[in-house]
Amino acid sequence: MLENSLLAALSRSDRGRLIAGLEPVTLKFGDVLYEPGEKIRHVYFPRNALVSLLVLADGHLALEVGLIGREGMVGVPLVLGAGVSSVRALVQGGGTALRMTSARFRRELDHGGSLRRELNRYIHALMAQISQSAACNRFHVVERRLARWLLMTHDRIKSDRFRMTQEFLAHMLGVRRVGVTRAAQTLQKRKLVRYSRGVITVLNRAGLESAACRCYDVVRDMHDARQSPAPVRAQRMRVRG
Amino acid sequence: MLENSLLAALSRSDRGRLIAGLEPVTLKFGDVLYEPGEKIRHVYFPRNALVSLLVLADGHLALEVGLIGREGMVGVPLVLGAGVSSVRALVQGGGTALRMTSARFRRELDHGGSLRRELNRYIHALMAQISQSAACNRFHVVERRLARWLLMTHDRIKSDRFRMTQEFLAHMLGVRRVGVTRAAQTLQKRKLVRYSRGVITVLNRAGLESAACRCYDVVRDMHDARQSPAPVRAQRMRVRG
DNA sequence: CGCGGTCGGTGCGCTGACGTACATACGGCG
DNA sequence: CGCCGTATGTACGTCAGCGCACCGACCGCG
Repeated sequence: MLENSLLAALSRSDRGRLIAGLEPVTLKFGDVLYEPGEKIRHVYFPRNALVSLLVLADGHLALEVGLIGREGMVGVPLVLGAGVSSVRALVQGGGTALRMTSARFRRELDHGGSLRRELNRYIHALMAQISQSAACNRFHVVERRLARWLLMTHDRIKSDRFRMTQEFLAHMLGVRRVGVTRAAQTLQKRKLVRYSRGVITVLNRAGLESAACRCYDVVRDMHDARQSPAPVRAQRMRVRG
Repeated sequence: MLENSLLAALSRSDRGRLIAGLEPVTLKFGDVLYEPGEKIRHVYFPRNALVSLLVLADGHLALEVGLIGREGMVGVPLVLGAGVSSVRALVQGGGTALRMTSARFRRELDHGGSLRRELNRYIHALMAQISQSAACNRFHVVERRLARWLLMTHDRIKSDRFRMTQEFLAHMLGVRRVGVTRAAQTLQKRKLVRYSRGVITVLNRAGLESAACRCYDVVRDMHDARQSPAPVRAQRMRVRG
């Protein structure tokens, strides 16, 4: 149950009530949980599953703006009183999650308590993540963005290996597949990762961190800060490289 | 008082209580309301003022992710239980606003009622705006993005004329000043705008709309939908050319 | 009225990414 | 084992935007 850190952060009693309405499900690679403009049927608390939020553009282009794993929840619009998603939610790493129907979730929210408080803090971190991604996509070259993406995924998955074709990655990063090929080659030559036919292995985590832009640190620090209510230092939004 | 549409949407009694704690202030072009990582002292409800949310990158680069005028509020993190902004809030169009101290605002939020509900819906629209901006900055050429930005500003200001140098615009769009020069020239040649030494005049609003990317429509529709609780159509997130 | 600062315009070489098309490599299935 | 589909690699011309440097135009102030 508590692999999900949002659930883990709830008070005992709030968590108990919430869990009563949660149903375990298996999410498969490629499943679409939400489509822009469509009604949200369930909210999801990923355990080891991984979900991408994608903005669709010009009919065929896509860009990932959010990445959600065990640290978060899929279905933020419901918390904000909207019944509809403005982005596509795509399962990017298969695994398990806990889900609840929208109707019940709304009722749980109305009980107040720690649920709403924790979710709000999570939304704040998610907004910072989306904002940072916007700048990152504008200013940083594909190779660094790829490294950042691999790190973020690695953080949210148990294993060093995960399934991920370059074609798929191209959609996440909003570039051509060939662009991913180039960037991935460089990372592989530097022995930071190994990949073959849709499986990527992280070989050198520290090296990958230095290959990524500082956006990675910014977003990670945000989520860390959420979990431990220590005061945040000033000037965290630097974005080098 | 009610030039601000968030305030206008509150119930009579909620609005009355809130207004008792609001203080009118004049915001000047170039004022910085929040700096990343710094504590938020006040929240602001713009009347005719205009505020940009900027992500800072690599020390000297900046990118606008949000634009807030009479339709919104500056200080969203407080609503989400965070005391710190993750972006810079910069006054981009001078004017008046109503403000409240953070401490008092938190207390007002605890009263529940229509305030929290309206703010949540606004945050949802703002998140969609930020997400859309991310894709827009990734995929669309400067000229269309400039047109979009001018339209969004025009929507939030009474007048067809506003103060705005190309240097400043370059920071908003995250490009070089020269890039703005080029794009602005094209728009001027097409008689859509006129500009000179820091003053821009919108000449042909409809023409400007066709010069902008469809991200403009997407974001406008989001905010429209918030104000009137009509059901939102599917497939709004298209982003053409 | 002339000086200085701000604002806008031009030129040039460079590069990261694009679109497209085609070429290899791997692996599972019959 | 050989075939086929999926995944990855290579090639080539094009282009938007970059960094840099400098020019010109306008405005206000002394």
